[in-house]
Amino acid sequence: MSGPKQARRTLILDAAIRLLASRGLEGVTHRAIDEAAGLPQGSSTYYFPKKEMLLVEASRHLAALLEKDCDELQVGFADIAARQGVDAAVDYVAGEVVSYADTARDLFLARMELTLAAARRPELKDVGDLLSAAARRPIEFFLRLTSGGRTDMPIETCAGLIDGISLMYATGQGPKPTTDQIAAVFRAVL
Amino acid sequence: MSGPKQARRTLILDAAIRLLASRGLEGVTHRAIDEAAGLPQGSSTYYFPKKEMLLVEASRHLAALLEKDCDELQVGFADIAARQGVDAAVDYVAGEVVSYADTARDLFLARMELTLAAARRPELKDVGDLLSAAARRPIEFFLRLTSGGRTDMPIETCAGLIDGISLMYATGQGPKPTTDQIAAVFRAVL
DNA sequence: AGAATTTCTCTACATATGCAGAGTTATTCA
DNA sequence: TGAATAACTCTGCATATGTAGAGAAATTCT
Repeated sequence: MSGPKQARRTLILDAAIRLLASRGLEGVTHRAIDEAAGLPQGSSTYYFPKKEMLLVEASRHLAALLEKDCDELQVGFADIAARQGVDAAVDYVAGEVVSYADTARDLFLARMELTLAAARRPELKDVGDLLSAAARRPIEFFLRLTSGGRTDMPIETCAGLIDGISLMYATGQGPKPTTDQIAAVFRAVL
Repeated sequence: MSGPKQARRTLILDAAIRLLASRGLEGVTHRAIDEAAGLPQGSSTYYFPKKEMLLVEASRHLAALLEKDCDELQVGFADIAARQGVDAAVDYVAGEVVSYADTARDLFLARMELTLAAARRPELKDVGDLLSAAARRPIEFFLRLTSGGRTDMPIETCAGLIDGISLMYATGQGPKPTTDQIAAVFRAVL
């Protein structure tokens, strides 16, 4: 499932995600993607003849990228929890959440765009759920290890808290949250 | 500042906000607004010859609507705080936050659309700030009365928390939060 | 090598959009 | 009442977009 063909496909989907972040859903057009990907006009149309496909596949691609990042976070978390205890690991995750809004701003904004779009377009519902699940997974892992599932705050609500803070910062509507503040929120919901 | 002219203008801006919620920024076109407002084609173009104007004015209109709702919330909060104490008032606000996602779903989703758009379009930056400020105002009031400003959680972060939970629910990515859960978040950040 | 097939690239076209401006109706004012 | 002005409404046009399909280039196969 790789090779030059797959590489090209990936170039296109990466460009789509970048465009989602930089110009929003309305900025995602076949032509704009071709240009952003540095490919001849018609390339994205060839790989994804219908725009709906393009958005669905871009969502899946984004979910895969998120899962990769999330897996790394989980590993780091488990590692620190084992060595330095859960408290230190909570601080670690809080720090990661803070820096994630900077290092993966495009991924985050693209996900927000797609989440909003999925709320009103039935054909995107499934991939919207997929994206949410991907973003939720490390939090689930995190909560299980820290509270043993004893919290009565649903996992989705915890994910919402984090997304909300990230959105506030990513859209420039508030200051960068500190590690302490995020950690305080975590400890509050546990 | 009212009369039939103003009424028509308001019809148009209301329709724009409805479209923002139901079809996103890409669904907001002069023609779609005319139809949604039940006015002849060309009406929205007449009142807002440039699309940028349309979005700016729709944002201002939305901010005004939000401020109206927020004022009512503040009054209710202050009232309950005076009669039944701060704790009861916190519960009241939590309940209002929960129900707001249902009763004012369009206003909320429209604000999310505009906030995301404002993050990438400089000409919308100012109205984006306006919207954030409108959403923040009751929280500021709320925090001042409950914690006396003693919390070190910035007001913007608190607003982010609430928006995140609302977004999760409004986009169907999670269950409706309960009053208790919201109240727990409030008490946690105080 | 040469044919066959796949992989792409380019052009074309129907539709939708922002916007301008002409034409029309309603309102104001003398 | 009748002209002047304001408030619309409608048509048209340049541009952008999704998508189809022709054609070119690369690859595979014999």
